[in-house]
Formats: sequence, structure tokens, C-alpha cells
Amino acid sequence: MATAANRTRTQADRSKEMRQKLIDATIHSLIEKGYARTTAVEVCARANVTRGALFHHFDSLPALIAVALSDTYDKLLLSTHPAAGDTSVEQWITWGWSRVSQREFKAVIEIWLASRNDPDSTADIQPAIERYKEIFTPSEDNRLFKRFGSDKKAGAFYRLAVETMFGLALGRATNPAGAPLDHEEIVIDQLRTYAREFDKK
Amino acid sequence: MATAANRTRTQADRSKEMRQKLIDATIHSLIEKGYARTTAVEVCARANVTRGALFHHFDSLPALIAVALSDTYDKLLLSTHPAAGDTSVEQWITWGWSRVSQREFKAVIEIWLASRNDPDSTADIQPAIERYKEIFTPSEDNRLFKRFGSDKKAGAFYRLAVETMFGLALGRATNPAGAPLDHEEIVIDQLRTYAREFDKK
DNA sequence: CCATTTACATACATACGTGAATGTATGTAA
DNA sequence: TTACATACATTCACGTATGTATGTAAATGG
Repeated sequence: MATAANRTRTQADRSKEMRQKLIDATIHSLIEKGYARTTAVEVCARANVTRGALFHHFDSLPALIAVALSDTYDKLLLSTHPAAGDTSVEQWITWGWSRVSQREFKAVIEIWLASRNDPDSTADIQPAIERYKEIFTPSEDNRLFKRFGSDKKAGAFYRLAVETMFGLALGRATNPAGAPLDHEEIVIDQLRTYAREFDKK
Repeated sequence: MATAANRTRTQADRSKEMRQKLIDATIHSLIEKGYARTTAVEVCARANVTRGALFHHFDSLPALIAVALSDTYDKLLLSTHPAAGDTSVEQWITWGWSRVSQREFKAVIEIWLASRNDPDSTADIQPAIERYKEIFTPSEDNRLFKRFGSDKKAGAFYRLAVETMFGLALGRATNPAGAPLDHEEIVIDQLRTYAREFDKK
């Protein structure tokens, strides 16, 4: 029996739901299988639809991946905020790691690497990559991390902390089931210790 | 005209040279094209031989990659040493980064990721990965970095430094031509600053 | 309520990668 | 120099990915 909700499902609804289903399947495939094995067949199998659906809503698989990347960036980095503008550096470390340690971040790494390895097939994705690069750069323009823009020493620490978290994320990404590393807490704690030196002043 | 060197080229010589040629081509392909696009066709094209040669010397492409990985690990990490046992922590940072910043390290990252993404096709490679894991772990058994094994605080910093360098290496690996990042020196300098705190004692 | 668009499924043409089978040239020991 | 092993090249059979063309069901609007 078709429920009322089903019967009144508008075209716009169908499209939106299908697109989101394909986006989710794409991200999970990137996490579990990596970029190269994230094929149209694989994605559609996960979404329980045929390739016809994918090619109806997206021009190509790379086009879908580009949208999936933007979607993931937004969810990871823009949906939450490091408290207010008066965030301590230590708090920022905690917030940053709570973002970078998400499983979805592996999908981002996969796409970053693919864009280097295969510039042709990832041409559609490049813009989405560029658009979010500023987020990891300390500057006055950075909408999330203005506070590091002016202070040179703090800026250096910001760079270091980001790279450290990326290193840990890479460790997870290469670990069998994306499992956390044993020494993650040790490293993040060490970062917090260094962060507190800035907060003291 | 065939030179004396050419004419007396023994079968063992031919094999050794061919194997090395294939290994080098494999590493360069991993650096430029990534794991997925490092096909037998691609490698043989770089080595200017046919696939017959590859399959004669190696059981499969993964088997060749496994050998190439061991070869690279040895060249990167075991061919040089961080001075003697009395190395300062700061010197160790410099040495470590001089290793991890090598272009060949991207090939290692590619293989790490592939082993997670495709355990089946990388089954042959897994042992080579495991064999060198201890190098990045601080312990008394570590043949390179014994000095960090006992001291807990130094151990934490060692972990942090390694992850930071991995992060920078990932940045290079994803950068267009494997180009260095603008802020590498800033980050490494910051690591050196922290390292000096241990050397003071 | 019927014509038309939109959403999706199915079928097919094309391309590329692998591995095995087979053929040939070069080194080596008797 | 004959007899065989090793080193490589060529070819083919097969699987899988992509993109497109065509068919069908579900919404929409007059």
C-alpha cells in the first residue's frame, strides 16, 4: 500500500532524495573503496538504483563526486563552529580534531590524491577543492580562524596543528577499517599542551 | 657494434638490470599516476619493455610493487642514519624531514592507501608494509630511534613530529607536481623549536 | 483525464586492463 | 656446435568500466 507520504511525493522531492542517496553512497564508497574503485556501478549498487538514475541527475561520475565533496566539506567544516570568536587555542584544537577525525575526511583525502594523480578525470572536481582551501590557511579573510591571521607565532602553530591532524587522519585512512590509531590521544594532548602556551598570554 | 661489456652480459646481469628497471618505473608511476593508474601497461611503457618481461620476472604486478616498496623503504630509511646515538632531537627532526620529504615517499603513501582500499589485490604487498611499521614507532626495539623509547614526554613529541611530517608529505603528495608547500619551513621550524626544549635538558 | 514532461531502467557500443598461451632470440654448459 | 634454459615479445580470451540510446512508469498542468 502506498502511504500518503509516498503518493504525494512530488518530482522535486524524488529528485532531491535520489540525489542525496547517490551523494551518500558516493561518500561511503570513497571511504571504503577509495577513489579508483568508486565506480558508477559501485555507487549505484550501494544506492540500490541503476546507472540510469545516476546519469539522469549528474553528467558523469566525476560530476557527482564534485557535488559530494562540496556537500561533505559543508557538513564537516561549516555545519559546526569553534564556539564564538573568543575561542581559546586549546578549544580550537579540540574542535579541529573533532572535525578531521570524522570518517568522511577520508573521502576528502581520496579526492585530493585523485586530483593530483588524474587531473583529467577530476577536472570537474578541481573547483570544489579550490573553494575550500582557504579554510586551512590562517589569514584575516578566513571565515573560521581569523584569530590566527595577525599573530605570526600563532600562525605557525596553526599550520603545525593542521598538518599534525592531517597526518593522524592519513593514519586512520590507511588503517584497516579506518580504525583510530593507538597514539592519537597522545598526539592531540601534546598539541593541547602547546596550545595552552598561547592561551596563557 | 657490440661492446665487450655488452657481449659478456650474463643472464644474471640481464635479470638484475631488468628487475631494477621495472622497479624504478613502478616507483615513478606510483609518484606520478598513483596506485590505481600504475598498471602493468603503464610500468612497462616507462621501462620500455613489454609486459612479457614483467610477467617473466614477477608473478604479478602487485608482486612487483611489493618488491618496489621494500626497495624504496630501504633507500629512504635505512641507507642513511640520523648521525650516531648521540643525535640531538633537533637533528633528528632535520634528518626525518629530509627522508619524508623525498618524492619517493608519495609512492609509500599510495601503497598504504591502496592496502586499505583494496586488501585483495594488495595481499602480496601487506607483508612489506608490516615489516617497516616499527620504524615509525618509538620503542627500545626500534633500530633507528631507541632514544625515544624510554622517555614518555619525548615519545609523545616523537609521535607528534612524525604525524606532522606525514601531514606535510600528504600535502606534497596532493599538490600538483608534488611541489613543496609554502609553509613547510614554518612548520618544520616550529618542530625544531619544540625539539630544542628536549635538547636543553 | 489526457498530453507532456520528468524520472528512472534496460540494452548496447566502445575502450582498456589482466593473465595465459605461444613464439623467438640470447646465453650457457656439455 | 649441439642441446637446453632463460629472457623476452606477441597474441588472444576474458572481465569490467564508461557513455549513450531507447523504453517505460510516474508526476504535472491545462
